Amino acid sequence: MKDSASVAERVFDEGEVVGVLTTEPLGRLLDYKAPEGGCGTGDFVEVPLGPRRVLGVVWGKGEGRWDPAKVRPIARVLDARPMRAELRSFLTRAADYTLTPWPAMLRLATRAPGLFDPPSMRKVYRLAGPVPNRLTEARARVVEALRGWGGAAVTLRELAEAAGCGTGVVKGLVKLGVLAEEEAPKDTPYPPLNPAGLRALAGQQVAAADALVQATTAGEYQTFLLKGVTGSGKTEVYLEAVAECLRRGRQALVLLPEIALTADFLARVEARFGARPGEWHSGVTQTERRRLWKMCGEGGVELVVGARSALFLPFRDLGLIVVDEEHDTSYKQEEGVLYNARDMAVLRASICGCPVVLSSATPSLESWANAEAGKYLRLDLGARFGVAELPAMKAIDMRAESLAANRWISPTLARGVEARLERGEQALLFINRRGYAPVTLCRACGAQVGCDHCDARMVEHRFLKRLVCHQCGATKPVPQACPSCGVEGKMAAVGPGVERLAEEVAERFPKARLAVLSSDLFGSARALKEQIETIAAGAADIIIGTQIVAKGHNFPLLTLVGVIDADLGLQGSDLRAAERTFQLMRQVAGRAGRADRPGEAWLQTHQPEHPVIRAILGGDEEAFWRAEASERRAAGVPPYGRMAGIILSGPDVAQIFDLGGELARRAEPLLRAGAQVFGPAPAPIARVRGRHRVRLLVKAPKAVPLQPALAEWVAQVKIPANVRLAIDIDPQSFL
DNA sequence: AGCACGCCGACT
DNA sequence: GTCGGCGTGCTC
Repeated sequence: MKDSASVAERVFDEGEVVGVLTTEPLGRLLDYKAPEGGCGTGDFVEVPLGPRRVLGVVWGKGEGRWDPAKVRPIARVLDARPMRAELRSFLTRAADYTLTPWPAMLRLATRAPGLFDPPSMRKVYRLAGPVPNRLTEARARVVEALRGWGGAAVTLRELAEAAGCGTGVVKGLVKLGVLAEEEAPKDTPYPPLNPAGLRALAGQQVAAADALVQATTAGEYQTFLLKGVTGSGKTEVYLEAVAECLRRGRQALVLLPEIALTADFLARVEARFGARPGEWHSGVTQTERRRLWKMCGEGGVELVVGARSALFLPFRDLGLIVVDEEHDTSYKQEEGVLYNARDMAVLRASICGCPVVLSSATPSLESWANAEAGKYLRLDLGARFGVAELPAMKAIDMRAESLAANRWISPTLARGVEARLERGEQALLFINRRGYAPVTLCRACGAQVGCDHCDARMVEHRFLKRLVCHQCGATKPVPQACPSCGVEGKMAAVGPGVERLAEEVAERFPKARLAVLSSDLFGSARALKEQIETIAAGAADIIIGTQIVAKGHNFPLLTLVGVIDADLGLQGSDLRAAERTFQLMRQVAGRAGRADRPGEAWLQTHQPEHPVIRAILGGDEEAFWRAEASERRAAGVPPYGRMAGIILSGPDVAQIFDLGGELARRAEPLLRAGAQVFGPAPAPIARVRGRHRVRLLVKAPKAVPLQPALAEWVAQVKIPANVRLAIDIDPQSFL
């Protein structure tokens, strides 16, 4: 591993003025005097700010724009590896791209607790004395495991786990004097991974893996788009690149869209490399986060598997980034710092000088277009690995089906499910709506029940016996009398949700064992994961699921997927609706027949002639992408044009509309750059948590340097303290 | 973001 | 009289 510490960074002597980037929302570097003993660029420091002490990083020479008499000295240099130039450069470039203040970006990179604390200690074990020739089998395994660790000290639990024995065996060896027990800093290195051995790859997998391994060896920036249907072995392919990265002693990062995937994925990594990688997501404990953060900097972790924020870890020598399911919309952070982890991964890789692999069965149009344009190298995995082709797909034309009121399963689909039940196979019914019913309305006056704090409709959750706002999470009881006209007993649940579908299934197939997979029914990712495992093992006959079943779980007994409403998501004026529906349907369809049994996917639709439905059924993806691309090109929208959304939010509607109007009137800096402004208009959800929201949209040709123009434009208007202005570069939806 | 300062209403 | 509401401004 390259040692970054040996790369000379600028060192400042005591009293010299340095520029410090703090995590406080002051949008620029602050001047401080170097402390006693000096400091260097990248040092983590604690600095006085007003009456407080805050975290910062020495960014370089001071700007000298502050009254020298007022410049205070750095309080202390923290005991952590200095931030490397690569990460500093990534943070500032990411900040400038997303128009995020630098301090907010630094906060993302320092989200580990206890950076200020002295290292806490714990007991660790290492080989100490001579190893006797004769040892019990368990004791020999402990010694063997310890040798495999490469001399590092190990905790009791980890050692016992690695050796597959109880902790008593380890203690016994301490008594014998073979092992020594000692106090060591708590943040210990992660167990070493074993990259040796090549997995059996076949067909196109071999060529794809070769390309990735070669790029990893070369250690140069290159973006790959690894495309292959579900079950085509994308994971095996990129894990070979990870293996090569580890062999070269460099660190690898695999980003996953959400926690649900991690548990499943960690098991696969463990199977391939013999130990668990470092794990980074919202469910990881504070202690573990701190350990991982530190080990990233010290090289004590070889592979990190994590959610989007893992991108901001202080890797010592990052040699490969993988973005799995790169099309997933959860890579776009929609609150606070607005960034797209997929794009930022490409940026970080280009700064690190390492390859980045975007993996997907259904790539985003952006990535598809970048591959077409030759910016990304596309690697295709065609036929499924070890299994049959994609499931046979067909549309059920709902206009020709007769359905009773409040029934959503067509007779055709019901017959298909029946046939699976008779054969002892599984059927999955997919519906992309949580709760019982999406709308509660009064049959007397027609009023719908909305959220008191947002302009969103409330969704009935019978499981909770309440109405829930999916925007802000507020709940209230289902009203007996209409809140609008006061008539009693006329409130009606309208439309299907996953709970209501479960009710219908239970009535129709009373003997079938039913499992419902909806994200809000599980308290934790682990509970969800356990449920999925028992279902995959055959504990249910009919599975009802929302979005979460589209995330790559394997159900070997599953042979029929029924999509209850394939039209959802095709409607509306959201440009990405067609793309998202296409991806979702393909993925859900990909759930069927992953093992040796052929699967089928049936889509209930009112518009079987719609281009998206036809593209899904015909399996002609390239035709779909080309059609979608030409429409976007004609409209001058991403990825063939640039867009930014501006959201103003505040307690007073008139005030934020006035501000929006003022921005629209003073669009000169944007017009000069060649961009257009639309709005102000109420945001897609015009009120969230009691705050009104107004949206403006900026559209520009691809060549326009949008960020400087936006910055100049926004700076003209003074934003009052109670109003927030957020700029969303490359927004996901342009409603 | 915090945390001060500061200038007007309802209390002991 | 003064306790405390949160508007405005400052922090290297």
